[in-house]
Amino acid sequence: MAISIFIVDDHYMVIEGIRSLFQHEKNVVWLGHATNAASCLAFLKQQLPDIILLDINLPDKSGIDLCKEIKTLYPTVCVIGLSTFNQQSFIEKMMANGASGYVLKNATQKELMDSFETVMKGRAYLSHEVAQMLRSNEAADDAPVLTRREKEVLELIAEGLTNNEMAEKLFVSASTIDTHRKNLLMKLNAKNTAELVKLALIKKLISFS
Amino acid sequence: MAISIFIVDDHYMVIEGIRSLFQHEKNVVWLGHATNAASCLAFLKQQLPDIILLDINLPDKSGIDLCKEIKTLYPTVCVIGLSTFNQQSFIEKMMANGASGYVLKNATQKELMDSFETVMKGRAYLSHEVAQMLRSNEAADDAPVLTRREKEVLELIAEGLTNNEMAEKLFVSASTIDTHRKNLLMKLNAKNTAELVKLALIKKLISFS
DNA sequence: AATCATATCCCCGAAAAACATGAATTTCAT
DNA sequence: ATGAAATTCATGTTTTTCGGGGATATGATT
Repeated sequence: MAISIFIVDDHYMVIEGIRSLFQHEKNVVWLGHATNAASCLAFLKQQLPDIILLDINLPDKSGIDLCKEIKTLYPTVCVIGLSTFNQQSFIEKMMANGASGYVLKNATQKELMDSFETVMKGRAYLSHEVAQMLRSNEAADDAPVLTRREKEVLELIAEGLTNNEMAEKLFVSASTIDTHRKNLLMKLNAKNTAELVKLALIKKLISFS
Repeated sequence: MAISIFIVDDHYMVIEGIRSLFQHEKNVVWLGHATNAASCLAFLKQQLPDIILLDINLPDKSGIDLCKEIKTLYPTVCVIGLSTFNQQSFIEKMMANGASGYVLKNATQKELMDSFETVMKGRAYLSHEVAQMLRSNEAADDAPVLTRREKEVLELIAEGLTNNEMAEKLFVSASTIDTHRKNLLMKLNAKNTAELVKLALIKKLISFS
C-alpha cells in the first residue's frame, strides 16, 4: 500500500528536491506541499496524508508549534521533523510535541524511505547522525532553578558589574547582592565568578550579548 | 547564450531541488553536481561551468575554503554561496574569498535566475534577505589576537582556577599569570573576570565545556 | 643594530569577591 | 493561616583580583 506524504517547508529547493526523489517511487504518493503553517492547516482540512514532512523553520510559526497543533487535531498523522542542522534542543522539542521522527535534509532517498516505513509501523525514526549526536550529548539539562532576583544578578555579573554597582542599580544593599552571589555559586556549583559565568552561558541561564 | 551551472552541496534534496527548478529552463545548462569538495575539484579539471553554486557546509571542507581554492585555480568561474540561514560571518567570509553572490536555499527560481544573470554580468548578487540582514547587523567580529599563553590562561580562568592554581599548573609564577590576566582584560576590553569570560565565549576564543 | 612581540618575573595598594554566620521580612501556595 | 521559599540586610575575615608601576630574556623581523 502506498504511503501518502505532504511536505511543509519554505524552501522551494527542499520541496522540489524531495518531490524529485520520490517522483518515480510507486509506493509514495505526493499529495502536495505548503510553504507556511497556515496553508498547511488549510490543506489538512481537505485531505489527510499518512506522513507530514515538517520543517522546523517556517515563516509564520515554528514547525515545533505546528507539530503540536497537527497532532492535537489529527492524532493519526505521522509527523517527521525536517532540518538542516541537528540541533538537539529542536529535536527534543519536536519529539516532545508528538513527532514520529526527525531527519536531516542531507538524507538520502533510501534514508527517507526508511523513515517513512519506520514511522508507518508506529516506531520513532531518527537519522543516524541525529541519533549519534543525541547520544554524545547527554550534557547538562541540569540547569538549576533560579529565582527572579538571582537571574537579574547573574545577568549583571556577566556584564561586569561589581556588587556595589549592582546594589545601586537594583536599589538594595551590597550585602544582598553578596548573598545572591553566594547562592548562585552554590546552585551552579561554581568555584568562582569566572566559572559561574561560563556555566551560566552553557546552561543558557543567560543569553549572549 | 545558455549559462552552465554546477552545484556543490551534500544535501541531496537541495541538488534535486535546484535541478528540478531549472530542468525546463533552456537558458541554463546543468553540468552536474558534487557532494564534497574533492569531487568538485576533480570535476573542474574536466570541465568549467560558468557558475558554481556552493554550499557553505561540506563534509570534507568548508565551502568558504573551497571557494578560495576555486577562485585561485579558476579565476573566471563565478561562485555563488548557498546556505540555509543567513549568518553574517559566513557571508562575509564567502565574499572575501571571491564569491560573486550569496543566496539562501529558500530562494525562488526567479531569484536564482536573477542571481545567475547578475553575476554573469560581473556584478555581485545578494539575496534580498541577506542584504537586509547585513545592513542591520554591523555587529562586531572584532575578536582580538591572543598569544598561545594567553589562550591557555583564558581557558583556565574560565574553568575557575585562581592565579595560584594556574601558576602551579603551568609551572610559572603567579605574577606571570597575573600579567597575562591583565593583558587579557585589556585585549578584550573587559571590566573584570566575569565580563572577560562572557566576551571570550561570545567571540569564541574559548569553547563550551 | 635596533625594534617588536612574547613570555617571564616582581612590588604595591586598593578593590572586589569568597567564606562564614546570623537574622528579619515579604511573598505565595497549600 | 501556616510554612516554605525568597528577598533582604549585617558583620567580619581571608583570598583573589585589579590597576599602577617596572624589569629581564628570547627570538623573530627589519
